[in-house]
Amino acid sequence: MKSINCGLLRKEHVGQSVTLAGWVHRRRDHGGLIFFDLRDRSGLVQVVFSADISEPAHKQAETVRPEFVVQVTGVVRSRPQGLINPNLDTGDIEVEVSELTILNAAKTPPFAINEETEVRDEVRLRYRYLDLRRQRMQKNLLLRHKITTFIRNYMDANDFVDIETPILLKSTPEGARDFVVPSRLHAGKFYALPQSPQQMKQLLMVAGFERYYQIARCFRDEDLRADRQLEFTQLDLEMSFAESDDVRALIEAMLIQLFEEVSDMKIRQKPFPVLTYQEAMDRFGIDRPDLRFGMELIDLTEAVRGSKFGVFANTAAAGGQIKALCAPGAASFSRKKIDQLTETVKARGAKGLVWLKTANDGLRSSIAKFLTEEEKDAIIDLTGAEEGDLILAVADKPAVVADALSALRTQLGAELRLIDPDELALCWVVDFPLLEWSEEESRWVAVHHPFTSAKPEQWPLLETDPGAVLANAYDVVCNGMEIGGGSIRIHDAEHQSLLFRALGISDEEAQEQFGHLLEAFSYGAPPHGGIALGLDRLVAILAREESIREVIAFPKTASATDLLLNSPSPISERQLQELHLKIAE
RNA sequence: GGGGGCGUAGUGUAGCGGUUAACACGUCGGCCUGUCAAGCCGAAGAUCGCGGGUUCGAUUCCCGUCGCUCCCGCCA
Repeated sequence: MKSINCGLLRKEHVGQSVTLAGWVHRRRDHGGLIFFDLRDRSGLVQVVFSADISEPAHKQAETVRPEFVVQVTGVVRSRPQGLINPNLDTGDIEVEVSELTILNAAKTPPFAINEETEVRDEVRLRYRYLDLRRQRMQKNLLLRHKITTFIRNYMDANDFVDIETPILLKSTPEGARDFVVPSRLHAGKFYALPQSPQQMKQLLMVAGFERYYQIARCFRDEDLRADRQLEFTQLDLEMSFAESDDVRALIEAMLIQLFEEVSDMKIRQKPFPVLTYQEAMDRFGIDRPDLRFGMELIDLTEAVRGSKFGVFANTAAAGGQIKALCAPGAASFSRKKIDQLTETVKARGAKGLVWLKTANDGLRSSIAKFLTEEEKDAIIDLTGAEEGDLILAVADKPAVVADALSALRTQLGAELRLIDPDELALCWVVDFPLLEWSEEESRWVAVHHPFTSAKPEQWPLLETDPGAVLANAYDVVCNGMEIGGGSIRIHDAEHQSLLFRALGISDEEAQEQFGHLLEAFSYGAPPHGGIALGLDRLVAILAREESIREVIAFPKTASATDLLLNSPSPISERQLQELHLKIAE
């Protein structure tokens, strides 16, 4: 239906007769002369109608409106002198239309397709197919395509095999809430959608594929966020005979090459810095630090241990911490602004926020009268505060201090414009604890997942001090967002059983839930490990989008509905019956 | 489950205890042969999300509810 795409027309086509098809992006009707900007995926081109060229075409063009789908035939010609549009790739030429076919009329769309105006998310999602016509979403989804294509090529070049794993899987008690699918053929039984292909890919290692990857859809029935959807996509891969360094090197090289190929953003540091979990927590209070700016956390506990300020002294004595960060140039913050910051830390469980301002006449502070000169000097020395800076300190249990100050750091980083929006600051975080204590379940639970191996020398600790065992796991972090995580897995039944026991899973339960895996391990499972990268988050970062919804064609709302399809929706009584289901009141 | 923000013509916003509810873009009609965010003239278009309350009077204040959104919990 078309001989060439709109956006590809250039001077070299002048004199040729072409047939174009697309959407009317914009119409400028001058009476005797009518212009369309004709749009297809490749871009825009101006087409001209006048009675001098074709009276019927010109007459019909009067009836055309934006978003009509049309086909035009005409001759490409150079634009007259002075009428060249430098803002358009096709601005040197235009098409004189001799024939116009309206392939389909269009209602006036609920929002402008031809300009990048803000539109309520509600309306955008209700008419997602129109939203997707707009430049922003076209650009984002094409970027996503480029990224997945790059990844597939890279994986293929590195000898990885793309293998599909089931969507109808089995529910497991560990981890996130499963999406569950009732079985018609087996009354009262259910499949579960994969939270990740974790077990299947490990079985593929036992099966001898050595290098597997998949761009895999995963499902978790948890509440949504800007960076979390019910279903999401990850680059999932697994390697046999690989150590953690092998996986990390492969992924690091891939990410660097990918970023250089598809993005003009700059990588801040290569190779990526590697932080231990403990180091990340100490310096940033969080295991996914945003390394685009400094403002690290400073431990003041020893400096103020003997302070006359009761909160400091008591917190230190009780084994807590006093930590601070130094906000450059923020001494000018008003009382009201500091109150706002105080709200930030209180929302994270801190009881208050101590502030100290460095000025030319010395230190001003909410607690100035309690501090000795020695203590003041120590605080300034430790924080490296310079004139005009604002020091903010929190005293509490280490977990609260970390949480409060990391939130504060993130907020201040943005507000003080310490972040270069063109920068990609990546790092690896390693040496995570294998287990953490769950108060709710009063048992140890896996920090990563229950197939993660401890570091080899750490196994003996599992029985004596489970919380101290370090996992052979690694996360890759970009701009404060976790974009991937992986580990070296357990590959023998003994260690796997050991870990299940540590997790409070009885041998019987382990057999029932994971017997297939334990059995597989007894048939010659190679040492293996892998990683999963969150594709949606990765694309969002490179598209400079705040929410992964902007890089997903048909996302769900924050309340887990689809406004276009109107899902979820009830099913018929007949369907319920077939599935052996009854709706409880 | 909890907390915050938002909801006013098709879209984006303004407004505010008493308005003819304003502006821009869009839409519709007219004029127009060089525009490209075309221009000029004219017009239509809003039960101010929904329900209740306070009030002489509510789009405005209060309560509830629904929707969108951000965050906490949750997310191995």
